[in-house]
Amino acid sequence: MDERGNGVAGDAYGPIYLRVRDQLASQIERGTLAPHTRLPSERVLAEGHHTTRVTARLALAQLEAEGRIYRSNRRGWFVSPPRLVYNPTKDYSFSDNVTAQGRVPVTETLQVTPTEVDAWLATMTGLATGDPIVRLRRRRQIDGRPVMVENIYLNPKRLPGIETFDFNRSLWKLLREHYNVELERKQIEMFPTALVDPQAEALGVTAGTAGLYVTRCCRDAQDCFVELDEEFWLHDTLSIQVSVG
Amino acid sequence: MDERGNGVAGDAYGPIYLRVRDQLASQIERGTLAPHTRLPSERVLAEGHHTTRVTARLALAQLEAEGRIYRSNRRGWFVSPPRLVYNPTKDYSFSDNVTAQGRVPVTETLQVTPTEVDAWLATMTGLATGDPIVRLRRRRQIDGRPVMVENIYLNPKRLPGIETFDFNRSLWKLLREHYNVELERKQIEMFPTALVDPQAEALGVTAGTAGLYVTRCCRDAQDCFVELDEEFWLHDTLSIQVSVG
DNA sequence: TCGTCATTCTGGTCTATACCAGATGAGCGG
DNA sequence: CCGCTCATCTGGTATAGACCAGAATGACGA
Repeated sequence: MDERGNGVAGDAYGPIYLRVRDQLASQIERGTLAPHTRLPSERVLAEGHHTTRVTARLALAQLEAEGRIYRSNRRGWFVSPPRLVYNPTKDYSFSDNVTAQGRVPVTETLQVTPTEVDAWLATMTGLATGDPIVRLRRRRQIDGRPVMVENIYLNPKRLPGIETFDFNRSLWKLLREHYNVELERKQIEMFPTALVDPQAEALGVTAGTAGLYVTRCCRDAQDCFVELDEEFWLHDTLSIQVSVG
Repeated sequence: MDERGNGVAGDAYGPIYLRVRDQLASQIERGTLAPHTRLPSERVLAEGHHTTRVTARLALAQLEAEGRIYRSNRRGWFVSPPRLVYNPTKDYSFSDNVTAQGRVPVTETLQVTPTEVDAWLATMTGLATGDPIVRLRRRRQIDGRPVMVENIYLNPKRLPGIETFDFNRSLWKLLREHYNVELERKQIEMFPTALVDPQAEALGVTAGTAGLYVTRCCRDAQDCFVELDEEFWLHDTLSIQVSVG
């Protein structure tokens, strides 16, 4: 607050960065700062609170961890939009789901590669090491912001000719309509983690940004492996919702 | 690396803090640093890499975000143990689950309070605002580390006398054995977020630590509200696994 | 009109240092 | 042997700068 010259925390309230955080948080809650609005720059925030950039960044990191704000490479900090509701047990289209929630989806296919089953894929899929498999890498956006990259592994034995299709549309519709696949068994795993090198770069965020890892292994009614999906989400973009019974 | 006197990143490798991160990460992966081992102090790490504490802390924050290390109040940084596998759709006992994975569980009841349904509870449970409800707050530990706090709201109409029981044992066993409740419908929601005030304090971590919020609303076969559960997990402690079909 | 370029703004990384507050452990007195 | 005190260690918070690299903008020239 003043030039005390020491590192003591602020007055009765506690640490300065928590005050900065709460001030911004209440502005976001009140709607003074609407989703996708740019926050004042770190330097302006610091000056406004008579403190330094380091402290301002602490406050911003807190809000980022809470999922209230996000950063865009070197452009600034922005208010996060509401989380996308997502049910990984259902096989509906990403685009339909996003659209139904009043948002604008974009899907980009980054890569389609025929490859071979490695040790990890073998344990996940039950296929043998060295078996052929098709790897598909896609990026998904909501309202123009990249929010997820995924690696999809498709079983070419079960899905002959799969590598020739247009992957910018719904994969599940393709499976159902072209291959008459009804996915029966799904094994889903997910946990929070940081996004590192290839994923962070694909999403245009710095390494270490908080993310949610979701993987899903799908089989048909005959228990034949169809598809394995690895999704890397920005942690603030989704709310997982599942119902049972 | 040397006294360049400027803020430029390290040589071909990239930022210094990423190198520190990777060095520690590989030690963890190789097992040189076993779970629950204390890392060298920030000051030692900084000196060892000819850099400052601020930079060392950047590296540590990265590893923390990845879930590889955790911090204990002012005691130091420690290597994270493997994640607990957890299936929120099943109603098994926390203790049984933890024990089955070779870990040691502890449950502490922090608070049992008869209270009233507020607006949020009303929308979640379907009860009316002002209805009586029993609030139970517990903390759970794995291997001596607090990893989760939860707020449980119990319907006293469906579970008469519930507030008199010992809540340090399995709640679900209690429901099944004493009240003959079979939980049928569950609505589960979860998303990553930061742990803030009451939860962070209960877990002994600093505000803003990454967490996973899980909520679960359970009803019996007659669709009568039984129990609402709000869980706040440290983000590095669990791996959610669900299977369908 | 359109592409180029320099300026300016942003966050990203970094140095060097300081004091605070809680945790720890050694040592001392009972 | 136990309990208390105190020095020491830890991370937590903070100051006050610095340069780098990418994004955005507006002026300028083709």
